[in-house]
Amino acid sequence: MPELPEVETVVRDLQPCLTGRRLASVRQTSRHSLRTRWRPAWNAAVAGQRVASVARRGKWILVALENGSVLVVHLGMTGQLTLVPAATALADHTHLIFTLDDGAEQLRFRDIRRFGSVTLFPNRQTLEDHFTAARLGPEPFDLDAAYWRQALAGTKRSLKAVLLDQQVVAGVGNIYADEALFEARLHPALRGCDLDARAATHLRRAIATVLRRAIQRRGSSIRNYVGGSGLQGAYQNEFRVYGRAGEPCPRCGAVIECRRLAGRSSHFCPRCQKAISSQRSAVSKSNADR
DNA sequence: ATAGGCGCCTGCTGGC
DNA sequence: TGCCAGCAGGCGCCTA
Repeated sequence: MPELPEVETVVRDLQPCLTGRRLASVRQTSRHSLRTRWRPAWNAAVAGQRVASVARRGKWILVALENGSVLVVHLGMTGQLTLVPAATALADHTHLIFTLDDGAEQLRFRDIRRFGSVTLFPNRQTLEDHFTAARLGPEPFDLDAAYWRQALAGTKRSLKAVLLDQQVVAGVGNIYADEALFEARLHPALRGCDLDARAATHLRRAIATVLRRAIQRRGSSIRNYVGGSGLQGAYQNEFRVYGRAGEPCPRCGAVIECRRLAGRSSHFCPRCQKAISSQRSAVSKSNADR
């Protein structure tokens, strides 16, 4: 479920509350074989450690411990990482419970669909190696202009596919890809190589704009998402195109469409997210298969 | 290089 | 009311 703004919200919620606290113990509360790569042996490695920092890289939450190891959490589609009073009733699908120093609070990992994961990296280097091996792309807020132009110019994939590719830019998912393309007035079926430098810049800025707005609203809560404090987000109320198929475009009034693209549902305005000359082929083609 | 499909899971919605 | 297909914000793997 969660994309960059949701993960960022979790991190901002947890960072002030968790930093400096000691993880007294870890308990596995689900008998499911977790896709979560948590291993029982890690309990001993984590227990008694203080939290040095809480940060984010792409859609990954990084909880660094004072001994140098890093707890890495991915929320998948339905993951939740929340800090709650220990007396809080245990929600179903809770998989891991970290009890904090005084025992009064717990950090809980809950994941209904179990697409998420929790992994312990023994040190910074192994974590960096992991991201390098996965070729995780740069953060969207400091995209180098030349890098971005080249990333687009060098591919024939659709813009939608490029935005979803974590190796190109880390943190954008289906919702914010659609919202960013609307913001930039670019059709999701355009190919990367169809964009001139100006359009590429528009898109780069649109991504940052949309993500910043969403972070200000604590992300989007569509089904299960909540922040680190358990609060929901509010950006779902401000979607321009995502989930609005059949409704009028907020910019031009045309009917918003939803089509399958890059294997995902893609929402866009067929009028104001148009092709620029050289993209005509891509768009007329996608219009033709209606 | 790229598209498309599947699988991993559970839960909700809409159509009949 | 009940059943069932289809769908959901992620990602890795496979094939063509």
